[in-house]
Amino acid sequence: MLLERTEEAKERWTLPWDTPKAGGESLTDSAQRIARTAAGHAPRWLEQVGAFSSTRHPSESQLSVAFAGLIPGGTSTHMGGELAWFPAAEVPLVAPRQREMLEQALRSVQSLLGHAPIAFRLLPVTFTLTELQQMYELLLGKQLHKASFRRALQAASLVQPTDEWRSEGRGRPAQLYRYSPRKRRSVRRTLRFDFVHI
Amino acid sequence: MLLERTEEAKERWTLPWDTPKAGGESLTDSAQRIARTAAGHAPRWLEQVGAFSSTRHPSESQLSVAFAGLIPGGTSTHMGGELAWFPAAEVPLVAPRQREMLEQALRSVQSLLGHAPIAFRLLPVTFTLTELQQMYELLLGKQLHKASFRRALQAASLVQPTDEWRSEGRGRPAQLYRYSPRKRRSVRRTLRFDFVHI
DNA sequence: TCAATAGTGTCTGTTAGACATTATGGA
DNA sequence: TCCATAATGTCTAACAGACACTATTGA
Repeated sequence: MLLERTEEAKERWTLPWDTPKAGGESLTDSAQRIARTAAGHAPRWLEQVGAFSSTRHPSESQLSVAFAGLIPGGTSTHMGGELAWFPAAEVPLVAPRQREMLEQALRSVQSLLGHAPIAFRLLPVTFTLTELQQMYELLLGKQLHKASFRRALQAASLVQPTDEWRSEGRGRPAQLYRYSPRKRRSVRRTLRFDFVHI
Repeated sequence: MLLERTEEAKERWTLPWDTPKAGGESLTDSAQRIARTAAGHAPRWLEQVGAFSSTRHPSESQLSVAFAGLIPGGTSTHMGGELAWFPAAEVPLVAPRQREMLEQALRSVQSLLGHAPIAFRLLPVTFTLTELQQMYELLLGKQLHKASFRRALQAASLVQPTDEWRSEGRGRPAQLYRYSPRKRRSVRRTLRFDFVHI
């Protein structure tokens, strides 16, 4: 997660933020601009997380609209002392409202991951199935079962093999695939009762 | 869905809306107040849908934060000519941004339905399993399989039978149940690839 | 040959949907 | 008695996870 040092106390961090430009800049355009400025690149995926307000407002603004933007690893630019990437599990102390935004952003991305080609946007055009699985594991924060992952991928007809292979050090080379969805959404069975009791 | 007639053209409809009160009223508090005013009762469930902005702004405001509030059927108050409930499938023409809010509100409620006791909040303390299933079907807009519904409910340990039965016209009386969750969330298996291709 | 990784086949337990059957009241 | 609805048992297909096995490369 990309944070920047606060102006006041250099030991505290905040989310990159800004107010919309005058002249009716849309929320999405603002978020695009903020992401490009902070990360040095346009995000490969951008989605709104929600609007946040509370009595305590760290900046002078009453209302914050949070966006989650995703950028492939290794795309990092210079990263002066002002900006730094943190693993989701090691985010330093930020204001409570921002902490909430970060948590909800992660949940939002994770719940969309099964319904939108987020992971594919973060990979090169061709990739190995192991790379794809590792991307899902990184975003979900948990290990996945290899055979099940590939079976589900197969059933969804999301990727097509190319005729290229890639040798990665020791073992057998992996075939390269490209994102090439074929089927429309299958019949979604199942109503789950999977409650967080409130 | 609860709409009210516009001031200008009495044939057009809008979502009930307002701006937050001065003095730092939170978004949720504003939404509560708007819902109570429009529907005559506090909503049994209220959740934020998201923030919406676009170049075209029907009112003078640049930014709208939409909330979905749920109220049991038959709770309707007087309903003068200013306000009216519409089935989700028969919502009249509203401004494009509001149409988007309504659609996203419905999707938001439906996707939360499996993870939060929304349906139970809309039912009396005791209810029959058929009533519960019909509530789910109403909110999801589709029929559910009776045996599977009950099996899943059983597995989730969400309801407890009471010693009361209710005779509803012709057939065998139905046992009454109450919401009384026991288990915490089970192991969620499965990563689905269920894409809307973008 | 060995180590390491890719890729696949098989088995098993779980579950969703279809279908049928029993249970129990009112007309 | 007949009909309508509740409630449940059984069967089957789909599927997830575990495990093992084969395949193919570099060291």
